[in-house]
Amino acid sequence: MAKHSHYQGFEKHYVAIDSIIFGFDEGKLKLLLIKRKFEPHKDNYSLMGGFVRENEGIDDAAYRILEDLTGLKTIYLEQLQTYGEVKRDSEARVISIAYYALINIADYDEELGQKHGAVWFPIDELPPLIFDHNEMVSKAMKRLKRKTVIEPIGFELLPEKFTLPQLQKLYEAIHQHPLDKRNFRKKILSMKVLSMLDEKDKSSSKRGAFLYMFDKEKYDYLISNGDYFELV
Amino acid sequence: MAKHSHYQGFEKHYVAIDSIIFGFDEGKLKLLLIKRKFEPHKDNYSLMGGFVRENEGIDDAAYRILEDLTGLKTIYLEQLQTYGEVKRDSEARVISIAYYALINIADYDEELGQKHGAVWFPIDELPPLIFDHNEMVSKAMKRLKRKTVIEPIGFELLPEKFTLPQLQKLYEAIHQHPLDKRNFRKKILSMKVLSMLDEKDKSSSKRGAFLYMFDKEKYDYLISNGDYFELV
DNA sequence: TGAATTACGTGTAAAAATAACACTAATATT
DNA sequence: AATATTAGTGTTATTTTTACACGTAATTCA
Repeated sequence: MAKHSHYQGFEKHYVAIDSIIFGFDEGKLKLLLIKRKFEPHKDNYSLMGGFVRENEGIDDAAYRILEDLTGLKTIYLEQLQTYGEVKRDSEARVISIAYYALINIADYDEELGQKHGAVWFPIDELPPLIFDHNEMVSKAMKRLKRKTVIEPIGFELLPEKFTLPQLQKLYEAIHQHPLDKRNFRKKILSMKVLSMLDEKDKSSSKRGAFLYMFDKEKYDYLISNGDYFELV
Repeated sequence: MAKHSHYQGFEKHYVAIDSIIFGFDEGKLKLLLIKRKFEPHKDNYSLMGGFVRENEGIDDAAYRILEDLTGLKTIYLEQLQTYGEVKRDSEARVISIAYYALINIADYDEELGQKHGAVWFPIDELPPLIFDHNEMVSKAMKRLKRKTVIEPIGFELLPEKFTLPQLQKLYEAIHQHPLDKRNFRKKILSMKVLSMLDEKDKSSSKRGAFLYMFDKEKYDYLISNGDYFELV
């Protein structure tokens, strides 16, 4: 029971985290889903989730749960929205805080994932998910689309070094429509947060494409100067 | 204790709602704050809040709490963000879901508010608030600014019938900088969601300004046609 | 070895959106 | 009748966005 009178008489609740985990592979935007090994809804797919513990902040809980599944400690992770309909979980009253994560599939711990029954699904071939998880996914997609328009985000889905054609394919996958090559380059380079390496990637063409890196310092500098990238 | 084995062993938490309540009055954007009548932080100001009950969805809880304070049942209310640092509340571990509301000050129940110690503060003259409430407010401001750029939102802060000069003052208060009258009118009218009445408001000029109403049907129609106002 | 293939990289012009800007109109007050 | 006050209106310049086509580099295959 609560030590403090002001809080007495109020009910407590299970609070869970559910994570929408985005990856990018084979030119497709993908989600990491879990095949449930227990009832209810055994063998159906769900988002990766877990409960918030007593001495754990909600962001910490989200990172912990993500690391359990992917082995990754440093990940782009952002809170999305909280879902709290009384009957949203058929078993008990659970309030769930949804987060979305962007990870580089190459860094993901395949073995660890398999232990949890994790499978990557292309975003346009998702199975039905339990509870309100499909709703969460669709909200996460909207958020990702919007953010990538205003902010140079999404590099987290690619390897550290990437080519502009790769980056363009990523943006096309996120927005689900093709972009003009020249306009895309112009715009992304005008943001001045990419630095070109004198190194080429030849895996997808004979000529090879120059590799770039996201320049976090420059980005932080521009942010701190205020005149850039306001958001949420 | 939980009836279902899958949930056992996990801790439950207090879950609260905190509301950032916006109003617009005397050409200024304002917030409704509460002077606390109990410890801790007695006599300091805070957002209006309350706990989520066992058989109550979180949106329902937010509406209930708002009605308690303002007497208003139909209000623009939207979830903002959940705050869950372990020590954010100095008394106990409380996870708080922040909502923001837009209300028409004229409809607000003054007497009910006073019973709760509620006071309107201009947004640029806020007192320090308890816990992380200032952070919540600043997030709500950013959200409101962004939303009003893309969506024709904010009419909830005005009376049902309003003039374009009034609406412009509201937008200027939200964005905290002046707007060009002609450009503002052009843009807002081009959205085609306002209908002009053949009635004038003469309270602020001799000539009088035409009254307009937000045309929800037209708005919903445009939304349903897809080609408008994508968001979040 | 040179011809063919394949994806990479580049500039300009048209169209659309945004920003800047100043006067007349209506009416109450004196 | 003159004055004072806020409402209402159009055009031009600037910026941003969109549309669009060909030469280049390097490999592979005759």
